[in-house]
Amino acid sequence: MSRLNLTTQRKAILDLVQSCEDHPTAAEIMERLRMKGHQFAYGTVYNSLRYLTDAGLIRELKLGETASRYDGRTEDHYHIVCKKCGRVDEVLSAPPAEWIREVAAKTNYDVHHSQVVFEGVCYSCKHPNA
Amino acid sequence: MSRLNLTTQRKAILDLVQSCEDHPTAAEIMERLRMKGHQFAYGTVYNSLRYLTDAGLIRELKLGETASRYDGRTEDHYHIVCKKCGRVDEVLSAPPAEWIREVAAKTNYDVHHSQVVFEGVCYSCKHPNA
DNA sequence: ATTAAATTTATACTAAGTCTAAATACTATT
DNA sequence: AATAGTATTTAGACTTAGTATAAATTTAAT
Ligand SMILES: [Mn+2]
Ligand SMILES: [Mn+2]
Ligand SMILES: [Zn+2]
Ligand SMILES: [Zn+2]
Repeated sequence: MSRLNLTTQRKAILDLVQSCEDHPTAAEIMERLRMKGHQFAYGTVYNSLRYLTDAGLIRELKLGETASRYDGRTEDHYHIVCKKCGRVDEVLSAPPAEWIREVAAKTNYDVHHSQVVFEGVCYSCKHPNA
Repeated sequence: MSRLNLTTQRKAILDLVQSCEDHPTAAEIMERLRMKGHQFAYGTVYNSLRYLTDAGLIRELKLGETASRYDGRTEDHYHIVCKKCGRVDEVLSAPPAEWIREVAAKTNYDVHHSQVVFEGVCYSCKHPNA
C-alpha cells in the first residue's frame, strides 16, 4: 500500500514493456534494454518486473512455457499460442459469465479469476504459401 | 508410434498417479514412491512421467506454479486453484463451444486445445469454522 | 550536512528439470 | 544357452529461470 516509486530502471522497463507489440520474456526484455543502451543488473530487471506487476502496471503471463512473459496490456484478456511457430496472440473475448457461474456453483469456490491459454495453429502457419 | 513398453518403474509410477486423489508434483510422486518402498532414480521418475504423458496415460498440468503437476484423469477437464490453501480441484464443465468458435474466428487460429486455470477461494477457506 | 530508508548491483544460491555416459535389463537370433 | 543389439535405468553433471544476500549507491527526511 506504499506509493508508487518509479526509479530510472523501473521507468525504462515499464516503457519498454508497454512499447512491445509482443509478449517478451525477462531475458528478451534484458536483451532489448541492452540494445537501447541500458545496462541494468540482472536482478534489477527481475525485481522491477515484479514491482511493476504488483503495482498493476504490467502483467505477468504464465503460458506453460519455461519462462514467464510480460504484457503491457493490463485489461483482462487471454492468449493463444501457435504450436508451430510459438507466436502468442491476444484473445480479447472473455469466457461467458454463465460458464463461470456454473463452475463456481459446481466447485463451491468463489471464482476470482481465470487464466486461459489456447493452443492451435496460427494463420501464417496454416497457409505456408507467401 | 512405437508400442507401449511399461517397465516396472513406469508401471509403478502409472499406478501411483492413477491412485491419487490429488494432483501431485514430480517431487511429491518421488516421495510417495519412496513411502511405498520404491527407490527409483530421480531422472527415471522424470523420464517415466514424460513417457506416460506422451503415451496419453496421464496428463501433465501446468498451473502457473513453479512445478508441473500430474493427473491420472485423462479425459478433458480443467482445474481451479485455491489461492488461500493451494488445493487444486477438478472443473468438469467445458468451455462453451460457441466461445471457442468465436475465439477461432477472431484470431484466425485453428484452435486445438485450451488450458483453463481458475483461481479463487475454496469452500473450506471461505468457512474457516470447522 | 547527517542520518535513515529504499534501491541497485554483483554474486551466490535454489528449484525444476534435462542431458550424458556407463551399467543393467530386455529381445531376437543363432 | 550364448551372443549381439536395443531399450531402459542409474548417478551425477549440467542448464535455465528465478530468488536471496550483503555491500554500495541513490533518494528522501531531519
Ligand atoms: Mn496480451
Ligand atoms: Mn484433474
Ligand atoms: Zn504459427
Ligand atoms: Zn482453500
